[in-house]
Parts: sequence; structure tokens; C-alpha cells
Amino acid sequence: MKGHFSIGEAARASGVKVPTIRYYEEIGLLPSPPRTEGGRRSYGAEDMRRLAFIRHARELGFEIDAIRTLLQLQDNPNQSCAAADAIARDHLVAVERRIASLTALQAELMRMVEGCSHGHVAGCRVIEILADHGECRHHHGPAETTAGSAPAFADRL
Amino acid sequence: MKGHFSIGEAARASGVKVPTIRYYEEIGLLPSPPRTEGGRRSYGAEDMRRLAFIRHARELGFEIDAIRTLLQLQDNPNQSCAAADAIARDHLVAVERRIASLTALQAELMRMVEGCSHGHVAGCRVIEILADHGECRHHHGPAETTAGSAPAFADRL
DNA sequence: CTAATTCCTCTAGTGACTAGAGGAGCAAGC
DNA sequence: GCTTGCTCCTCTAGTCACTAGAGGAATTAG
Repeated sequence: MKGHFSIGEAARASGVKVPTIRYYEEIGLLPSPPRTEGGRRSYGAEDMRRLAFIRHARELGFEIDAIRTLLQLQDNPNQSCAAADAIARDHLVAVERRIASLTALQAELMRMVEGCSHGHVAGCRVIEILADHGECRHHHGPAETTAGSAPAFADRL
Repeated sequence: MKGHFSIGEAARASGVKVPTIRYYEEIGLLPSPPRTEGGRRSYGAEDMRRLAFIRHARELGFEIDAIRTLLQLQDNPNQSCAAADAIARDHLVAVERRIASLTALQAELMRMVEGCSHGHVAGCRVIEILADHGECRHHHGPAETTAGSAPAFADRL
């Protein structure tokens, strides 16, 4: 095993792009590595492990802040793992909600494209469904979100 | 039917927040409405319809640029609706891909939280799975994405 | 007439990067 | 030694679709 890796090697090994690695350093997710004489970053095996951890967690959709917490937990393994469990559980719930609402969305989009007559825009089902909100089972509007202003758009569920 | 609505009324009716409406105007998605003597925006019925259209399309996860195209199509209904159909179809494909990958993710997260021994971090399955990338069925790494650098993180699928 | 609410413009911030400018280090070949 | 080409450095600014807040003006209710 080598003891030092350039940022490019780290990028190739982890699948995280070079500027992203620098970005992770900037926001304090990855420690600033020592530099070579010429001023280049030199990563050790521990850094490589950390980077793989981050990459995997990001791949699973964990937010940077969650990863920060997870990394802290990993750093002192004597703590209770309840926090890690809670983070993963919360994320699972979020993912399940996202799946549910994307599935509803999928149904509506399928109705759209199936109903499309492939003629002209006047009478196009895609446009019509978007224009007539009453036709779909989505619900929103005044006096429904109590006060807190819930955006509830599809891409953040 | 009223012929003029304040931005607040438009917001309540459409479910789009006031600053967001102004933002839509700024980026040219919504036309700049006439103003009252005091300089306030005054929306007509057509604006209200357009806003509802936008809101619904956003709710379905269409991007602003796609909505722009869709609105242009709606504005001259003599065109072929092939473009609208293509946009909806593309979006459907994207949604289906997203569902598939979120479902895989869900399975992995379930493995994580089910395997958690609720003890200490040393031996916590959540942390372990994140650290040992080999354990999961996700795949990445060098020499797999040919050249174009595909990020492939979960939240953009 | 006052107080509360709504509205205005403007700037800056969010998350998680990505893109590009402009320059310097470094290895290999000639 | 010199050039070529790659990788690396820092820095700024841009992405998307908003959101937050300052500071002030207009409208509305009582």
C-alpha cells in the first residue's frame, strides 16, 4: 500500500471529482492534507477511506450535514450508535415518501402521454392536464397548509 | 369573476408564494403585469391561469425550461403537440429511473437500519456499510463511466 | 389618524457542486 | 537543457429554483 496519493489518484480511486474533493476540504468534511514541496495535496490511506465513506454516503443520498455527523460518530466508536441509526432511519423515511410521490407522479405522466392524440396542441392531453388542475388527484391551495408554507413540489419530496 | 388580482391574491389562489411569483416574472416565465397607480402588480384572469399551469407543472417536477416550452406551445395551439408529448415522455422516463434507483436505495437503507445492533458505533451496521463499499450492489469507480464524468449520485437521478 | 398589513425593490444566501481563467510543478522524450 | 503535455494550484463566478431579509411605501381597517 502506498502512503501518499495525489488528488487525481484520490479522485480516480474514490470516484469523487477533483474539484469536489477540494470543495469537501473547503467545507471541512475532509481534513486538509499535508502538501508536497511543490504545494500539492498528498493524501494518506486514512483520507482515502474517509473519501470512500463520503462518496458512498452521498451516493445513498445523505446530505453533507448528515455525513458530517456520521463521520464524527465513526471517529469515536465508543459512542452509542443511536444517532447513526436515527440518521439512517430518517433518511429511509424520506426516501420512502419520495418513492410514493414519484409513483403518483408517474401515474399522472402516463395518463398524459397515453392520452395524447399526437395531433395539434389544441386538444393535447398533456397541455390540458397541466392547465386544468382539477383533473388530477394532486391537492393544494389555500387553507390546506396551515401556516408554515409548505412548498411540496415534486422534486424535494 | 374579478379582472384584477393583487400578487397576494394570486399567491393564495395558485399556491405559489409571493416572492416566487416575482421571480417567475423576473425570469420571463410570467409576463410583467400592469401596475396600479401605487405601483402594485395587478394580475388578470389569464395571468392566473398561467400561474396555475406553472404551479401544476412544477408540482409534477417539470423544469422551468420545459415549462417555458410548454407555455409557448399553449400560446399557439395550431402547432403539433409532438413537442409537448416528447417533454412529458422524457420526464416520465426520468421519473421512472428515479423510482428505480430510489427503490434500490430503500433496500440498502433497510438493510442498514435492520442490521443495527443499537449498541455502540464500533460494530454499527450503518457505519460499516457506509465504510465498506464492497458490501453493497452499487457500482462505480474508474474505467466505468467512459469519459464524460457521470456523477450518478442518488439525488439527481 | 393610527396601526396593521401588504406591497415594493434590492441584495445576498441556500446546497452541492461545476466551469473557467491564469499560472506553476513535474515527468518523459529529444 | 528544452519542450511538450499533463496534472496541479488558487480564485472567481455560475448553476437551479428559489428563500430570507433589509428598508421603505402604499393601502386598508378601525
